[in-house]
Amino acid sequence: MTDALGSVSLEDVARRAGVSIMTVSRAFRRPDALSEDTLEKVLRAAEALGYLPNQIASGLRSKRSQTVACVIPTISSPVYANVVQGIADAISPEGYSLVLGTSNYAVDEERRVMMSLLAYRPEAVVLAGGDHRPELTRSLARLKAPLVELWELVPKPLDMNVGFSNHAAGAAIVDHLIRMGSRRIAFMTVKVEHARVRARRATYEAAVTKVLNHAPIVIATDLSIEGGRRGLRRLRDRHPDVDGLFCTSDSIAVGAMLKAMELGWSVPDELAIAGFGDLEIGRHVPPGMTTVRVPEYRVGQVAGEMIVGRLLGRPEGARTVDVGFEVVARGSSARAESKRVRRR
Amino acid sequence: MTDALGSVSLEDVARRAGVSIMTVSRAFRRPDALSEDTLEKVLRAAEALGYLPNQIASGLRSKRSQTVACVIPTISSPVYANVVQGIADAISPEGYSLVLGTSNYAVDEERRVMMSLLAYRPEAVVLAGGDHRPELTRSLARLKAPLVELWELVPKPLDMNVGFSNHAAGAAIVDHLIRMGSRRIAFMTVKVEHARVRARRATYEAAVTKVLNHAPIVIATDLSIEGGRRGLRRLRDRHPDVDGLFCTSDSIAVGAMLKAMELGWSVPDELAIAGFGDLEIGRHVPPGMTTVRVPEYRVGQVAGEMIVGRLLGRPEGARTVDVGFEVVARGSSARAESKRVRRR
DNA sequence: GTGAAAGCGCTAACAT
DNA sequence: ATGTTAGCGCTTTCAC
Repeated sequence: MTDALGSVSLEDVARRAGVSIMTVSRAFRRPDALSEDTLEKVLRAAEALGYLPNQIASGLRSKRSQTVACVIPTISSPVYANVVQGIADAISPEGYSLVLGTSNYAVDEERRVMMSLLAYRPEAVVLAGGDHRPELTRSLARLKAPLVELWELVPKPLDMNVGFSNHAAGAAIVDHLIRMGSRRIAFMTVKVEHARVRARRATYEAAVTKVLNHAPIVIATDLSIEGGRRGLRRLRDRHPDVDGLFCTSDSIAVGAMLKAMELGWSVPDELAIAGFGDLEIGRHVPPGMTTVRVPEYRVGQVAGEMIVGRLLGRPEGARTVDVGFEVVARGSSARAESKRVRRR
Repeated sequence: MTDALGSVSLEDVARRAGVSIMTVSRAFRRPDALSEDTLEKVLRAAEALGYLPNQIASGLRSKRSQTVACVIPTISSPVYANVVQGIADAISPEGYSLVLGTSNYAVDEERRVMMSLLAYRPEAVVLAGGDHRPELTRSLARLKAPLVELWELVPKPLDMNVGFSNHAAGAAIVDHLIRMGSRRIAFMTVKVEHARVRARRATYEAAVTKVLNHAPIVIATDLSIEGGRRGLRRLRDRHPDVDGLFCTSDSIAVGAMLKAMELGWSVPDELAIAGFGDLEIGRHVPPGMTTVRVPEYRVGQVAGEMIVGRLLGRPEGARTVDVGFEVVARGSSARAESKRVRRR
């Protein structure tokens, strides 16, 4: 009978085609190893019965699950959404499917979720960042599957690593603001900082301390436009003397720009602003928002390619890939005479 | 040896604990069926060996893969990202994992991707919308797994259905614009319309034709802020006499509002604007954007609950759930004297 | 080019 | 409360 989809097995097809089940198995995996006649017979029978290969049985016997497990902080962020799309597009042509989990930026949750995905015996594993629970790291080390840590470049990768340097990006932005005339720069960040954000902040602190000779000015707020607005309000109240602002996310920066406009704090003449992430809206908030662009999709794509390369035994390239980033200079940080005049 | 993670089997644990493999199996699945002593022994042995259950073997034998397959148009849209999060959060407490695929809004791709996911024998299936390839529908029908079509309410669900009515939402917005004084309303949409958008458009066309007595005015553009700007430019050129605009997406609506401002087309006094989706930025574009809010996360959550309920054999509730929507009225459609004056 | 036998790691069904 | 037997659907290995 051919009632439930899953009930048609190789054996059913074999019987109908009048061949052994091995022949049917080969018909799907190495069709050129069969005579044309047999192949056609088998394919016809499979078609007629609505045969669908059972990857579970195949995976058990061959120990090849054809899956890649990936745990990211959240799917509700364009950043990771694009990264995931990149991975999926790179591995799916080779027949691999992506099994996804989210950690909500918590290393404990990351461990929990990844451990449960490991029960499906993925052939490769993808993680975000370089901050993981030691128990997880140990399990991952025992499993000899290819492993990619992505998004940021980490000091000591467990295996492969793709991303960009948050330190370099932070330094580039602060440097840009200084070159555009800022002499007192604040940093607006999220309340709970993860490793990525901490790196940008550390670089900011080092730069302002050493180059501009002023103590770091850090405002923590919520990761949203509204958060940016509230943050700017506080900045205006407490540090009306700053003339530059680096926000750790574009959402926050957009809110800051809108609020500055409302308060009559002129951007970029009195306050230069830069964000991070290149959301589309940044281009459209007058006078255009300066930001850092990271090739998100490319990060995922490279990760996928590295994995597939390793799995298919292709000669190995670099284990660490720096995809770089780009400072996109727009109106919000344009060189302003007034700032320089005030300071000198 | 305990080298590769996957190499530790029930048998290894059983040997070490001095029990049969069935006892080890039970220790994980029905711990209360064992004596405390045995349970402890087994758990200790498993811990020592770093045992990790093999869901592939378990799935093959028990025919329960503990996975739910889901194919959505794209992950790069906050809408589906939130929906997916809702599904995942609802099924994961019951031990189910989500296997995800994307169709890029193409029914052919949807079929291809879902077919390949079916090889993993998911216990339930989630699809977006009600528009699918007949071949897929047939395969899905043979498989007796619970199936949810989500996001929009469809006329003839294959099985279960969660979402909202695009017709009702479209009607509500047009009605709102009319009540706020608009008498000539245009519709701005994406170039390639899928079923959801077509429903909103059809409702718009019916409403303006019957209630306002004017021919539909439809502008197609790209799904982006920039697309909205270009669309509004065209609208201004070709139909300067409209006094209301319904955009099929918030991105587009934001672009339209910004461009209107630039052109000196006053919102809402001369032109009322409404979007769809309730992106955060809409709240912050002066004078605030009217939009439709759909409980995205809730859609996914309900879908997940329906699936889990069916899988666990819980008494069945409704097969179709309308989560509704909400017209969020903001400044962009506030009642404007000038419009009414001009028209009367 | 094709087939037979064995077994992947687990659980259902039946003992005891 | 615990063990034994059989077998899920496929692929590996070896034979012809």
